[in-house]
Amino acid sequence: MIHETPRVRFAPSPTGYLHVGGLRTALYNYLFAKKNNGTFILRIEDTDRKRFVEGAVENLINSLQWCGLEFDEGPGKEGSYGPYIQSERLDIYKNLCNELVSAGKAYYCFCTAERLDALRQEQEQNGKQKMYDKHCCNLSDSEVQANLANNLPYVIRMNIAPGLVVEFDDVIRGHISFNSEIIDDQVLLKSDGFPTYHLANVIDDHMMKITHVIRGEEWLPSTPKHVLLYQSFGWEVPQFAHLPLLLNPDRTKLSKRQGDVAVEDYRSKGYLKEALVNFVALLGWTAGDDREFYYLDELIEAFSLERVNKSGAVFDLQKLSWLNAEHLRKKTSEELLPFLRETMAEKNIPAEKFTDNYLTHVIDSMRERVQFIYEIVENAPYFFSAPQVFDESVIAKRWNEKTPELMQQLVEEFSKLSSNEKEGFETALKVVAEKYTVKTAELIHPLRLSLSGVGGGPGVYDIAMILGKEESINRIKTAIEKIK
RNA sequence: GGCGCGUUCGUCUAGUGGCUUAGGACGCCGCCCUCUCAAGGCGGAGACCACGGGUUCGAAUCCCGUACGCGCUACCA
Repeated sequence: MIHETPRVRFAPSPTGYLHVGGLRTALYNYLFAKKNNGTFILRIEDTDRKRFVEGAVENLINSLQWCGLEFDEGPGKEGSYGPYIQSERLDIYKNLCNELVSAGKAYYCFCTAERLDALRQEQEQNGKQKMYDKHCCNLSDSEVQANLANNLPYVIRMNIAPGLVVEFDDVIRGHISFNSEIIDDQVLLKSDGFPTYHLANVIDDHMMKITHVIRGEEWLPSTPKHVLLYQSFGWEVPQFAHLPLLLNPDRTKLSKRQGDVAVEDYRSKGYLKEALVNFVALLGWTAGDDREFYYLDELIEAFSLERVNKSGAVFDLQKLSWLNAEHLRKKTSEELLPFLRETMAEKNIPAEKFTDNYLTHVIDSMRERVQFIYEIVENAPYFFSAPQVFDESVIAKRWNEKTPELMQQLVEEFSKLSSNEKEGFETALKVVAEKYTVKTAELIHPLRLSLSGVGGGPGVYDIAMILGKEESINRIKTAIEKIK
């Protein structure tokens, strides 16, 4: 068993979208599987009918695939251990649970919600541990049969023996032990016939031959129940690895209230999947060196569970943005083009007016100056339409009484150009500078202002080249008229 | 309340008993480069390694306690 290839699973409940914390759990499972020639399985834990959300599974799978995390087995990709949706496995849970009852490891419980509430209230008042009192565990066979015959609603509970010490080794946290005294007789099968998470996850992990259970830290306290369950069934206990939590800036568990948590939110805000995956991988894991930039295949190569941290990590948007910029710069303008077109459409910029060639040049000139593609449209609107206003502070600083004449001369020189070569604009400008014995800066800044309306941005010759001779000349003329 | 897990710059982290006057990255500040804005380069501020006891010649690193934080404590997952 030690040398068999690992089988791991990402087992979300379909609540409607993929949470970034879920993404990280999925990613670590994926990385671990791929690193070790293992199998990555997607299993849907939809045993809570009250939480059913239409389209949630499709959504989850879409987000996962967008991130590049392809699963080997799962819904729509049946392997030998399906179905992979728990609501389709109800008989399995019920049968196995009955075996537990027969073996005395579990029992029928007919307690009403009212009795349970009263019990908890009483225990709370007396300052005692809130636990089920095994009331129904003491029912005789005939009593149970009679209740069943009368169709009384029931659940099946785990029968946990007191005085045990439950121990296991967590790959990330080491040896952990619990006293069974404080482990409740957990409900295994609900009155609606559905299993609880605890039952379903143990049965499925065993039947799907899961070797490593890699999941969030919130499961750590219920792990002893799972260990006991494996033992009751007589099954081998898998390896556990409990991941640290992702946190809000105030160090509470990452939540909707304090920002975006869905992968699709980040996608629609213009983050590249490469950046999101890279960033999330680094929240709680490092290879141990100083490297921060990774592609997915490089993460696979470098990953190991043993190097996962124990403590929670704050989700830092600033660093995510930086990584986004890093990944942006590594992409070719051709790869970035669809993203630009997409944001142009969102901002109602007529696509047909701009050729791919034109936009590719725009991207080349702006890529070093933005963290997101949409910032090209926001920070350099002058590539999409002529400036309507000219920055007053730049006028004050760069535009003086002799500027109009100089600009007029530039128009003359530009007119002589036979192509839109960048060098042509540069030499033309230098001709004017020499003729009037002024520094090129005295032409460059007013020229930039004329072309863009602002004081910053790509090199002026680049802007002129991209806009072209005609458009540049028109803009200079307009500026001469408008700027007083 | 009980149980469990955690605690190194604001944030992500390196560090597994001497190499550490605690290293890197994001962010912040300054300088350089420069037609501007970025990018890039260089430098700076920023952590008495939660606190208190041990163990040891020597501890961020091992042990114990305390504090704080978080998680769990459902017929939710």
